[in-house]
Amino acid sequence: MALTAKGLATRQRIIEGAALHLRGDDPGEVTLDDIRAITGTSKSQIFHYFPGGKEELLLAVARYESDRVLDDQQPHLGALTSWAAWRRWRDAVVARYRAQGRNCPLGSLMSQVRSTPGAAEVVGALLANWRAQIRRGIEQMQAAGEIRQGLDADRAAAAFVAGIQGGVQVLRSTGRTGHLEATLDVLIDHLRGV
Amino acid sequence: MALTAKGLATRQRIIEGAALHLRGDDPGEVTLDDIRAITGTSKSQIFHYFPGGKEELLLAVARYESDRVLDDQQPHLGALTSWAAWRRWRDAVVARYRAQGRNCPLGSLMSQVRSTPGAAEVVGALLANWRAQIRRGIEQMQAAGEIRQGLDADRAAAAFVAGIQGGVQVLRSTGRTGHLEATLDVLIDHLRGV
DNA sequence: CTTTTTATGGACTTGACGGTCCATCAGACC
DNA sequence: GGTCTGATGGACCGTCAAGTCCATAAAAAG
Repeated sequence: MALTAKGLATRQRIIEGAALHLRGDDPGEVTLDDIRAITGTSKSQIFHYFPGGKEELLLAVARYESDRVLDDQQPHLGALTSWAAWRRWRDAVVARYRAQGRNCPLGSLMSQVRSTPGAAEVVGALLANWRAQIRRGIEQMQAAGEIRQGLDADRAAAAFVAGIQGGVQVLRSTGRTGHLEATLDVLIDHLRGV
Repeated sequence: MALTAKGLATRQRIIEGAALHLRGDDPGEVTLDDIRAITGTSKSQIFHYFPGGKEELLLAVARYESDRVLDDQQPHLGALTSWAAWRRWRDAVVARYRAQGRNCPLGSLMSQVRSTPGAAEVVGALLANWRAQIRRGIEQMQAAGEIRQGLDADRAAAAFVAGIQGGVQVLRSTGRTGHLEATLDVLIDHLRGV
């Protein structure tokens, strides 16, 4: 399948339109007709650009959203080199998810695509990358003498990732950011040895 | 609607059968026909006992599963009065979710029932209860002088709940318990002031 | 300019699933 | 034992959404 420039643009429009819809209030189950309506395309276009049908399309959207997750935490996440930077990152994460509210585009996506091979790969890559960046931040602080050497950076990074995931999940269920904030604060306190 | 003993038994059989199915490999979307087949009942029985249809039934199953969550952590969760007890609890949580593997009955349920009023109430009650029990454990350790007074017990309890949630979610996605264990260990270390 | 490939529109098919309806059976109550 | 209410079976219906198909327009290739 050779795509022309026009075709590529349409394909991208479909992905971004679907992503937009996923962010709206209560996307619930996404249907191809929803996407068709939003993006002003026809059924045949969807299947033209995503021969694998709905699953392939949703996976493409998941990859797109997955990139957004870490992008939205930059530049803070990439430069956790002082306590002030950690604080800014913490605030950025809370703000991002507070803005997202009860809707987690990636979460909705994953629940509709769960148990396909591609889904595990997308989320696995995201989690690994996330963890690696946090770990790097911890190691930098250790190198600077701000965090004691004995602390297991990789394990602590895993705890951050899990804590944020859980905090967001609680947020999705209850609408409150308290758990997310508590986790981040407790874990940062732990790093500081408080 | 007056239920006879027989009727009550059937109603319960439906709930437990549905719960059983949710634990199987890849339940995906649950359909009423699945439940009908598993429980050896007919459509009319389902609607007889759950006039609200699928939503009411799934909510009943969610309540049932919700009770299991904390039950499975007892008696450890209810008596976090020594570091050994914390360790046993930690192991029980990991074992429980490792056994559950990639399937989280309650998680599947919530994704099919999300955004109904009852769903928020079920999960909210579970989280609050969980948090309260952990908080109580921390306070008891503080009273015993094992944890410093300055630590915010409620906030730390919230971090535990979020961390476990997130760890389980990572487990569901990747099949690995590493994040869950890391979170629990880091948070317990934090309590110990290590 | 014509031919071949790609892009698009939209009707149609197929299957699944929630929910309804009515008929029949069984046990409680008088 | 007759009647009434609850328990059960299963056919049936309506809807909705994924996916197919063919026709046509537009653009690239020669």
